[in-house]
Amino acid sequence: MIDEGKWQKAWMEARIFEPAVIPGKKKFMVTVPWPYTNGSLHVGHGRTYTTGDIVARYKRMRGFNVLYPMGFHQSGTPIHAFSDKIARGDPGTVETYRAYVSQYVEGEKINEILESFKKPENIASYFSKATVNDFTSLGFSIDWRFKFTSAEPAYGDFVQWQFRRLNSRDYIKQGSYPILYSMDDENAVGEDDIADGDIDKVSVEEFTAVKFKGESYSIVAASVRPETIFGITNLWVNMEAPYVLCLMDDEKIVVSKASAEKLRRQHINFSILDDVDPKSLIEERFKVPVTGDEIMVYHSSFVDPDNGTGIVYSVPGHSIWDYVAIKESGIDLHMKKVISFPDKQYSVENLTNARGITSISDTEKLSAATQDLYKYEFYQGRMMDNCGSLSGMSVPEAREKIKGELLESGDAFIFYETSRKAQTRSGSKVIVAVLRDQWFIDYSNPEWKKESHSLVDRMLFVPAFYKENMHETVEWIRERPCARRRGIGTKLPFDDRWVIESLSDSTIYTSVYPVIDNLRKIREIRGKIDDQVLDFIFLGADMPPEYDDVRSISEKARNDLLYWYGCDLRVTSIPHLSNHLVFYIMNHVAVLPKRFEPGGLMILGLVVSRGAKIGKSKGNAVNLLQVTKKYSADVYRLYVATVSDINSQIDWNEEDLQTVIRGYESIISFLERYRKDDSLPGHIETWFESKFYSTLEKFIQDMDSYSVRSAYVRIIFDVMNDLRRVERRGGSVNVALGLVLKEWLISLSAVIPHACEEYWHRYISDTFVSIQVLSPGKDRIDGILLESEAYVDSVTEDIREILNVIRKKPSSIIIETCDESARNLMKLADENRLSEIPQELKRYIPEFMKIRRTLRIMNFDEYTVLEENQEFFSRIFDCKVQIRKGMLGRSNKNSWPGRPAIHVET
RNA sequence: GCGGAGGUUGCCGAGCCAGGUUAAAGGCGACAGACUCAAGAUCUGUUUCCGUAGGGUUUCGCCGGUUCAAAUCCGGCCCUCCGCACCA
Repeated sequence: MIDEGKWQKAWMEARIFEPAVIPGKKKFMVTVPWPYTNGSLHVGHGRTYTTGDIVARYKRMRGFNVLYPMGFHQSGTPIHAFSDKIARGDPGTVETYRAYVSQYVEGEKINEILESFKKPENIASYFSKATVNDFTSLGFSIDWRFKFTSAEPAYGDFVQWQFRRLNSRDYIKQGSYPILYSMDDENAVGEDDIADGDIDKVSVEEFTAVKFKGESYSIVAASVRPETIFGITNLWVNMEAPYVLCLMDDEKIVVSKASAEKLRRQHINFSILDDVDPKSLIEERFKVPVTGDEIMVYHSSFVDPDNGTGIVYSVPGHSIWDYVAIKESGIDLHMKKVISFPDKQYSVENLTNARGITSISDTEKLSAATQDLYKYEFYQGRMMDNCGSLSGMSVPEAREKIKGELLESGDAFIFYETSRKAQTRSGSKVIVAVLRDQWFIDYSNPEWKKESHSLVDRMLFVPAFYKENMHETVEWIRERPCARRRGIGTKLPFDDRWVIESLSDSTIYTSVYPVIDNLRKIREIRGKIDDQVLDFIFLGADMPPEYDDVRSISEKARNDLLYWYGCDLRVTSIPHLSNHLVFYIMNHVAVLPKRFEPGGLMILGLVVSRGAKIGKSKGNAVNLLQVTKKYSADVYRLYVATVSDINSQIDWNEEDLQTVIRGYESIISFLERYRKDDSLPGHIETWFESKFYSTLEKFIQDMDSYSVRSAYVRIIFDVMNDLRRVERRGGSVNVALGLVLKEWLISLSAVIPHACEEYWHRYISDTFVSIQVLSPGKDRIDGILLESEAYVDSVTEDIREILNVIRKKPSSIIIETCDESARNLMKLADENRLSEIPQELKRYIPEFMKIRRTLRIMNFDEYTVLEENQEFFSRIFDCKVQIRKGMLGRSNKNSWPGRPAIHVET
């Protein structure tokens, strides 16, 4: 067992991962997303960080000056939310955190720490420290000198500077915006706050709320299908439910009481005046906008007062609910059809019959049928001639048009509803509220998009198809709310009631790594970091004389930044694509000069566990530190590197892990058994050397294009198989391994650094393998040697196949190589000079043509090679083996180039 | 629906961009053998079907096309997965 901790300590003490700025030396900066510090990490998280470390270590062995920095994300609301829950004593949360903490401490100490978690900043700082420990245990080659968090003041100054820059380019906007909102808490809610919010997502839906004018007030029905307004026959209310009269912008309207509570939070001038007796609604007539039809109101129990406005306008021609409700209550009404479509199966009548729907209580069937009908009409439907200005339009067109017209004329307003009924985890109802003064970053600016596209074109994407994907994302992105009313983070510089939202504050933070220590010093001297200083460091602007007290520090920062930044590779995962990564790209374009632009993105696939998405609630979140402790860091790293391609999903499971462990043990066993042996290498050892360097060449090619898996499968498993071949061929593994051991250890060290360090020190030298540079050794590849081994293989296979067919044990085998005349015949045939073949050989042409494609003239003497391997053949086939020079026509089997005749005697 | 990825031999998973050397890498599983008192581990071989001579045969979601030649190129269809926003 390798003492991994020993090497981690040794690396730390020797400070080998803390590179100096060396002007002229090519550098490589690799980053991964900084972890959010609300808990300990599971095996899923580890993939990205480990891959980042493998890249960092690989680039080091290729001679780059490598910077792999790390920080911690602390801003946002989840840490707050968890802290609140712990303070409230929420059993689930307390249990989760007890489990986290008990990995690091024992006994009474756990309770003490849990107690401290009632303050959010303690959670953040505790898990920042814990994660440093986890990462160290994984053998990551992180330069911890540049660690910082998104909540610290020096970084906050930078974020504010960044926002002022964005604002100066007019990319910051303010406006109204619908958000999910807790009624009891009177506060915005995120996915984490909603019960089952991670499993069943809640989104905001936009309804068109249409006003139907009556005598003294309007009645409001909200619909997602405003184009059906021409087919309205009546209105529905639920007599069991409470309705209220409200005042909205000096206009009296009636909606359900539940709905009024929502509207109150969506409109400024809105107040509830009085209760309304549903009976009075039924007695009155209302006017449909646009058509001017007078319609009646009826009762139906299917109307949900807590959905929409609690009033439904009825379009029986195109709505199954309405159709069934009318039939069931026996109301005598004329159905109006306003949308035509080709397949009559989709008429409400046929759908209702076909699905056996008889009553409005068949809610499941009704919902399913409704969904099918809406979808079908939306894509296939056209507005009929009775639809005024909408006539002849497709449904989507008509919908947009009528919605615009109704809003314009004041006959309708937008009403927001949640996509499903939802509650917060503490049980408060979740509705949609409209924030009036929400701050946005406006990513829709066409110039900005254009520059961003061009940056995307310049960047490297691994896998490549994500480049196309990123172009799409840049096109698609619009305004993004960038501030919230609560949470940890930096205050918005132009409105300090707002905290910058946690993804918006972390878009170009990677540029801060190289300078964070100097930013802290500047802040210490001046109390804050002014824009003039940041302009100097990040933009190269002149700095006024009043900043002379920090000039030399700022110059140092500027120099470090110029050397290290842009980030050559950022390793992340798929979920970041449509948020963090597009912000990362666009904010670089907007804020920083071109010389600091990012070089590339490596986007990893998801990690699932035992076939399911990893989730706390699913109980399949395997803790990363536990895995490291139970198996070893090297085993986990090997798992990440070899179990799956970077773009494919990894399924964490015990079976695959066992395979990886066996692979790891094989490597260790080869390295453990090794004893230095300087004997002169024989044929097979020389072959091995040649094969190794050819493998190493492919390894480098693969790694340079970030095909980590195939690179390491090669350099591990191919090399081990070749070593076994050396053994099988009677060669010396020690001699063979000795020829390549240095380069093998260096190349392996990116994935299993601890083991490599151990054997490097044992067999090679007391330097660190982790910072050695690889020597490819093209001159050590002997192509002919490789070819001749492959030839021996193919002869072996042929013999084996024959033996398989005859199913008898051979008493002797004779292998006959071809003669000059066979070679000659082949040469002439290859050059299309068949007619020049000597007369006496012509009778062999048919046989030759038949097997021609399996033949090849070798670059070596077949006889000599076979002769050298005579003993080997004899051993594996356990019989006498003779090598002879054959002659065309001498026996019933002919020898051809690359395909000696094989005679088996039993 | 929009955008992206994909459907390969018992399973997982390469190959497909640059068509032929592909019955199709590698791993797992299964079977046989070696080692062992035994089990495990390890090693060797087999793993579409047929075959007493290195051969033949049928296969890469479905249908069709291009080509001397297609898992690979083109068209259509069916199916699966991921993202679609204010959430880290």
